[in-house]
Amino acid sequence: MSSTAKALSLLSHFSSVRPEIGLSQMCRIAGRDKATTYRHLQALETAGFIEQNPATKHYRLGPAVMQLAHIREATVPRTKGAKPAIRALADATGETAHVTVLSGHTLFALCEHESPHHGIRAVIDLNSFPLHATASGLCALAFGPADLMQVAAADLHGFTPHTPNDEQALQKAIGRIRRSGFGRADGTYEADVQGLSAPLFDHTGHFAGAVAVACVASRFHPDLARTILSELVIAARDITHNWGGTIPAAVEAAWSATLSQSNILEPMS
Amino acid sequence: MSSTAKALSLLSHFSSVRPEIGLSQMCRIAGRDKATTYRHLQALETAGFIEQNPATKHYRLGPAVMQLAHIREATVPRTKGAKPAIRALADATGETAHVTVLSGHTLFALCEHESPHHGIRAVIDLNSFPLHATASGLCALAFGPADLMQVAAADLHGFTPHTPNDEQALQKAIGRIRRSGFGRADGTYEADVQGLSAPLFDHTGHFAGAVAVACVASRFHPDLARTILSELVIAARDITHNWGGTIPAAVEAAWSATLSQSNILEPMS
DNA sequence: TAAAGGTGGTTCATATTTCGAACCGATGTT
DNA sequence: AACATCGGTTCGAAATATGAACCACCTTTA
Repeated sequence: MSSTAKALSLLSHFSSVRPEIGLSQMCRIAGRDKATTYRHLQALETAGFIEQNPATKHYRLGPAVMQLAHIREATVPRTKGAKPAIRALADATGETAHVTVLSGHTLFALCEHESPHHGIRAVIDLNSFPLHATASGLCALAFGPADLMQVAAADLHGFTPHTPNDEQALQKAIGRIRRSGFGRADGTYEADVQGLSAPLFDHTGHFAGAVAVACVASRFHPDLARTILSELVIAARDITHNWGGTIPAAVEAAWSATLSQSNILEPMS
Repeated sequence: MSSTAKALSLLSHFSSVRPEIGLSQMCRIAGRDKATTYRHLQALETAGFIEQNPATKHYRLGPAVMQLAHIREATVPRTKGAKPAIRALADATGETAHVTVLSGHTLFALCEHESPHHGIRAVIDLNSFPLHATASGLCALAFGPADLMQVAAADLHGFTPHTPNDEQALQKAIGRIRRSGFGRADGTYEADVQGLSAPLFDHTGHFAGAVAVACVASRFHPDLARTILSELVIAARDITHNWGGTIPAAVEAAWSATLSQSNILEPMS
């Protein structure tokens, strides 16, 4: 592991639920030596990626990331095209909606919208989505490049008792997703969360990401599932269109087949 | 210079006018060896900070910066509070407006808005603003922490024949800015651009950044200057308020004194 | 057609950089 | 006053970064 990679990995420990991290705390989180961590933080600070809260000496993300985000958005304008769709999706379903994008072999969170309908809701706080344990990740395996499977199989970390723990189970799940057109994660990442997802495609015609709804398990019933799936189709078409792509005919066919089922969850389990 | 710093500095070569950079091109720009540059780019890619355009193999900023930007904005919500104000500022003046934030000893661009009124307009494409040569930078020196002066004096790089090239000239300019309440850069960074700025303050009561207008020199006349300065005051009050701060009484007094002058540019030159 | 010059990517011995145990001084707690 | 924790620093050992030379491939030029 290069020292640059180690330094950059420190950034992934910041999140909206833990926006500021002190030196010692960061050492514990990252599991690394204090001197090393300190030097890495310094390098990140001089580059403007983090800054110190003058009052507490704790570190937080710096202004440089804002600039880079502007340039990224000007280069690959994806957030813009996805935001309205996931807002509508969250409103229509009453659950948290989010969009992920595939970059290389990693599925990153692009943007997220929490529905205000319920007090209890799923919170997306992931840096990269495990391919084998999330609805978006399974979607990527089902519709994305073939070599993702090797990457996923190399780390079948078990998050819950339901997480698929061998390649065979994973392949079976992926087969179901290819047939139904929708990804589903039935408590495989967090025990109390049901994930449903649909693939997104860009102008190259390839899989580019996924749109997903994370539903609190206690609210998950066939009626809500039907609503979520039909709204997912709308959102997926919308976002894919905004990204300059089109939904492959095979996926469209799978969607309408699934939605016409009387027991909508049957072809997905 | 740590290898992490070297790797991170590669990111600063991406901009909206040059969003994608190939390996060889990056070597030339950064002035570093190809193998080294390649490994740095790889480290950045695996961290999601850049990705390769599959068609051209050129590198561009990656999705990770979007996530970090979301978290940063959730942590220190400044862009949100500044955007409407600079839009209004750009509209009212017909020139390009931008906001900078101070982090440590560096002044970063936060956001920018180009007025569509004119075909020719200033384009802000800076990663960090030179303290001695820009209106925002001079504002930071005049109203920010005292130790900025040493940092600025250490590198009085001459961008144009007008750039202040010794500490004495710089001190004189800063004195004018403290008296007038406004920063001014008279072709000191780019020969054809006039910059006018006003300081911003946050909830700690300290200087936090600057709001500025970059005006194409050929359009710069006393009438426009007056418009820009009054609009700057409005924007600075607005943004400072949104950031939870207040304008110090001394600055407010300086502003009204300057705006009441018959020859408005006189106290600034 | 073949040589030249460009691209992105790789190798390996060299040596520069990073690493982490131990240490500081300050602050706060028991 | 003893103890714990904080952010930050030091120095020899050891791992890592480095860059000249090298591929394979592509386009342009002769």
